[in-house]
Amino acid sequence: MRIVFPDSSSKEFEAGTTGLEIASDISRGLAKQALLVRFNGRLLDLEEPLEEDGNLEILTFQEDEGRDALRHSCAHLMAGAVQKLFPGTILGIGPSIEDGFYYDMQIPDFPGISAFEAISAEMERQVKEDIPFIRIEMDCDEAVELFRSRGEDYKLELLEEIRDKGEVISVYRHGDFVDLCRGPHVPSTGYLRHFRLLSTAGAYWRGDENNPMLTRIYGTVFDTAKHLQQHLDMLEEARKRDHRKLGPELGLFAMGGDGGPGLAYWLPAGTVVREELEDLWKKAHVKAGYQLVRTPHIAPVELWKTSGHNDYYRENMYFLEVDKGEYALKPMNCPGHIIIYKNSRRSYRELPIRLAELGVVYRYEKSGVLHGLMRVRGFTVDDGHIFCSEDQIVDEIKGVVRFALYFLRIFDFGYRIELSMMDRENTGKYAGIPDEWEKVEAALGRALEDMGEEYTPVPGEAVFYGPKIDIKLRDALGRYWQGPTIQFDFNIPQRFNLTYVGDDGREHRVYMVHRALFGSVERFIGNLIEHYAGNLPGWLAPRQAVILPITESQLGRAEEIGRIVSEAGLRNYVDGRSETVGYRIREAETGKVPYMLIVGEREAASGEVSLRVHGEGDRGTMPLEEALEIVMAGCRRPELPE
RNA sequence: GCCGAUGUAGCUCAGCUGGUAGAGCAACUGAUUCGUAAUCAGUAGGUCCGCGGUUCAAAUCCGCGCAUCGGCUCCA
Repeated sequence: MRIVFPDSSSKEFEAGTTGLEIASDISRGLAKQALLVRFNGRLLDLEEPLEEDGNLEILTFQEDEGRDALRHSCAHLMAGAVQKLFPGTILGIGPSIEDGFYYDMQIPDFPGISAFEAISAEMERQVKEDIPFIRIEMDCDEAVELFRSRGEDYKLELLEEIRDKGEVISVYRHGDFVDLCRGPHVPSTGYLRHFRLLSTAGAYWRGDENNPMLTRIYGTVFDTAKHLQQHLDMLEEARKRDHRKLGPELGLFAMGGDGGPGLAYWLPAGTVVREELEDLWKKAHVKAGYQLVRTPHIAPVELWKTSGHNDYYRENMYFLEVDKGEYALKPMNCPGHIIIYKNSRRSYRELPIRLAELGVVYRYEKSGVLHGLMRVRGFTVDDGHIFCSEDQIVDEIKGVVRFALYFLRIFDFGYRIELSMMDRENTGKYAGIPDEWEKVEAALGRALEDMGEEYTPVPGEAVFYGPKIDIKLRDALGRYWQGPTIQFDFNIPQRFNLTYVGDDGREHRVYMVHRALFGSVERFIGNLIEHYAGNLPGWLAPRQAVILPITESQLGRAEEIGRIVSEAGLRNYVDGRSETVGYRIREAETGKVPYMLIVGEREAASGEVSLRVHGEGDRGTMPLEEALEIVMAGCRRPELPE
């Protein structure tokens, strides 16, 4: 048979040769790295005999498929170890995931993470034994028989669903362990040397709250000890950057305790950060043609009935009684902005109308989902609503995308754009008419294409009221976060009968776009803290410079410098405590103050300072003006857009 | 809300099988006047998350709450 390789070279092999043998034929190194193959588009085990001509790709840990196979195999290894140590364990599912794998199991008397040591030891033993993973194909009835005899009720449930598809059933066995599995797998447990069990959690069978909860064990596995270590280091780095630790440590905000769960209290230093950020936001919005507005925190429940929130968002809302009438705390800003839109009769000449507000909203979130600043019960949406006519849509969308990217660039975030569209199979659940959707989805796509931005269309991901563009931001550790979102709304303009008078003198339905660039100011600051590991850019730093007299004799000069620095518009303080210079420098470093101006006897006499930059170290002695230039440049506020 | 873990001084943590709470850092006071990431000494600081129970005796054992963390679910 003739085998064609990805570089389109080809070679003749005897029929029945396996992928592994072919890899060995190419090079020893490749044979060692090979985990599985793609043959004529199908993923196969390395030891599967190839019987016909075809295109062959040998996959290693470098490829997604290789990582998946390794991780999925390790999930089997782990589940096998658990079943051995905890007889009576029933298997759920155990897929590979980004960065690792998990397995959901019903484990009798599972003691929690204290069992990790024993499970790992058993896994290691099986790695040493180098037990082969064996693929066995059978028909559905045989498989049912097999799993029934093993008491694997969940597998039986899965089999009933596969049955209809009429596919060949495959199971994989290693030692005593058997699992229903499409494969492919790596050849043997010996490939799984570099694993680590990470955490355990509860997970509902098939993700359904009404089903029993299984024990999920997370782990990861890599091809080399080095890669495993790098990953563990990355997790450690993420842990160190955790905004829930850094935020309170740097005096930015306080949460929990008497303040109530899911509510952030901004300390003076954190408030400086917010004010700077919000100040830039406001100025940039005014420049981008938005009008700033303000709306109250509570509104009569009738408003929420009109908007529909009272029906479909009720379980997330807080209600209160006012003069025997019912009010609700606002979970969103849009109805408020609509009241402003409707305050006067709108003409096509006014459009587009762009309203923006840093609006504080309150949403009831289940206690288990709260997470630092990322998921809270009260937060500030940097909300904006654009009211426009149909022919303005593309330009408006472009404007918002450009505006969103302006903010991401300021903070050196990477990004990825997703376009969420309706599910064409199920148009009934959406507001508006399918034709309008098509039109707007096309307009959103066109706007992105015109701008030269790549995006991933995600059919079926749209919310019921309209298609949307989501920009995920990528931080310094390569993690993705919810970023700017631009959502079309076919529903609300209709509910509130939002119109404008066209040049034909008739009323037209206005198009409406919701957009948020930070999403939530709180969450965005949480992202910034983790992205910068707490070392915020100079313009956001709560304390931009500290002036350190070496001894008490320079205290007067230090205070004089402090005044000069303040006049230059920089936030600074003098640390003249009777501690050693080393101590005070250390404190400024750990407090992440970007600049230190040190003045000793020599500098005081010559009008100089010694400049030290956070994270960089001593920059030497220089005239005060020169140092001030450097500090001012490092603390300069970003340019406004355009 | 659900599963699991955790909760001791402002922070990080010790406290063995029940016998009545400790360290380092921080804070405060004093001394020290110092040249680029921790000067020395002293003082003070605790409802051992809360409530209830078992016990002669509970930080420790049991129950119920609460909060936090890891997930699940949810996410207009």
